This record gives sequence, C-alpha cells and structure tokens, in this order.
Amino acid sequence: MDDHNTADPVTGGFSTDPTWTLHDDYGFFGVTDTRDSSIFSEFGWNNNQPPLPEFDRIDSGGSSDMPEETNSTTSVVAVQSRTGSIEIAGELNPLASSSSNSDDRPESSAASGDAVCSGKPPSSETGGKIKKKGTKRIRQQRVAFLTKSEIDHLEDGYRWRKYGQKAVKNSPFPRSYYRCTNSKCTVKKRVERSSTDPTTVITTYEGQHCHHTVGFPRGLSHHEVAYPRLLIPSSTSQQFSYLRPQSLQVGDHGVSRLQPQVVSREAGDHLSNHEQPPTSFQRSVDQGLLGDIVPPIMRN
DNA sequence: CGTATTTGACCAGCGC
DNA sequence: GCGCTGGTCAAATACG
Repeated sequence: MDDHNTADPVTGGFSTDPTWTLHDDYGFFGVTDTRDSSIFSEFGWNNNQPPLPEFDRIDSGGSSDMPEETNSTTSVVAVQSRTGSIEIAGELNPLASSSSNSDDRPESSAASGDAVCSGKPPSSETGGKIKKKGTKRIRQQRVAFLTKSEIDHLEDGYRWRKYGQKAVKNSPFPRSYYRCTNSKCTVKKRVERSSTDPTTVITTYEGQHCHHTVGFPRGLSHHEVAYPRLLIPSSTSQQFSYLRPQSLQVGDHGVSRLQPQVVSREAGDHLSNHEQPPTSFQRSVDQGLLGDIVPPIMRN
C-alpha cells in the first residue's frame, strides 16, 4: 500500500499537482468523450460528477489539439481520492462495487503490485475448481479505461489469454475476461462494451505486471510496467498522432494489432539508448496513450 | 501438434 | 435459504 515506490500505479504518475496525494490501491482513469454524458450516467454519475463525496476532485482535461473532423473530443477523466478508500471509482460496475470493502482488500503487499508476481498461478487465488470455501476472492488494484473504439480487444503491448466470457446484465454486449500469458503474472483484464454507448470499450486492468511488455521493447518505468499504454487502433483514434493508420491490422480474432515501427522486440530485449533520436512519433509512443492525451497540467 | 479460444458448468458473494 | 450475478475453470474445439 505504502510501497508504491516512486510512481503511483493508479495514475501512472500523471498527477503532478502537489495537492494531490494518491495512496489508495484503487483508481480510475477514464478516457472518454466528454460530450457524451451517458458514459458518466452509466456509472451513476450526474453532470460529470461522481456521487461520492469522498472524492476530492475530478479532473476532466480536454485536449484541444484534436482535429475537429474526428468528431470526438477525447479527454481524461481522473477520479482521485485522499481518503485511501476509493471503492466505486475502481469498480466500473457500481452494482458490483459493494464487495470492495476493506475486508476484501488484501492486507499484505499482494495488492500493492510489487508482489503480484509471486509465482503463484492465477488459479491459486481461488483454488481453481477446488476452491477453498470461505476464502475471499482477493481483488487487486484496478484501473479502467473508457475507449472509443470499434475493436473490443485493444492491443496494449502485453499478451493476453482469454479465459472466459459472460453475458452482462442489462447489456447486450458480453464481457470478456483475459489473463496475462506470463505464467508468473497474475494481471487480469476485463473487456466489455458500454451498454449505453456501443462505441465505447471499457477495459479494466486488475493487478500489475511484473514484466515488460512483449511488443514494446524499451525499458519501462514502474508505472508503465504496471499499466501499459493503451493503443487505440480504431478509425476514431487517428486523432492520436502516434498512430499510424497504414500499419493497422486486424487479427484473426478481432484483436487489433498495431504495429508501430518501434515495435519489434521481445520483452526484456532493451533498446540501447544511443540509437537514433526519437521522432515525434516515437516520443509519443514512449509516453503512451495517456501520456499523449493527458493534459500537461495533469502531468509533468 | 502446440497454442489459443469457446462455452457450459461451477463457485462465491450479495440481496431479498 | 434461495436466486441472481460476476468470476473462473476446464474440456472441447478451432486455428496456425
């Protein structure tokens, strides 16, 4: 909890406002179209405000340099709390947030992210089919992204294995469950479409990676390892300068595969720093999606 | 043939 | 206690 090292895993270090202090293990980062208030209302928010008084503030920073023809003003909505107990913010589905009480939190550092890769297989959490009765399901920190995209499974630099799919109540779209293919990594993610806005993909990450991305070779900072950049390969995402539409491919299973030029090496194969200076495109990739769209005021 | 996905079944938590 | 729902498992299936 208090051992998040230098970069806050919730914000990925985006919050640089000295008045902000993040020390909880839940967080929410939503990337959405601020003109679409249905995103907020879906989570029980009214007038772009969360219903929870414990939230110190919501920042909705718009990016003004987006081309108008994209017809989408992408903004970052960050919910942060100093209370140390964000509940709903880390839970996209308000109906399911009640279980995220203090009893449900792991007391050990397992939730801090640094001990996520303990070598235990993911099934050990619940014991697989032979689940121990009375053992509570441990939830790790979660970060959610709302992404305008036509493609459900957005490439984020890690490899994921789908292990389940469920129909979601009050939603025509199923929810897919993915697990990191790294055997020592317990990070999971859920992917679903917003029932109110089918063009919005809700991606929820749970846990933190303890390894580098597969597709992104450079040495990543702590928070980048924890929460990889989210690449949006949809047509509406051309607003992001680092995306190269001509390199866009769609995988056999509907999984988007974005292949910027800098992507070619396996995890752990670090590029040397003395290679050619980064182009603006490369710089943007290094910063990741959030780094690209988070207003400068929210980051250094 | 190895790996990834699909899908029905099972389990846990929660509300009534 | 019961039903509902979310989350997970694992056998079957598909794919390269």
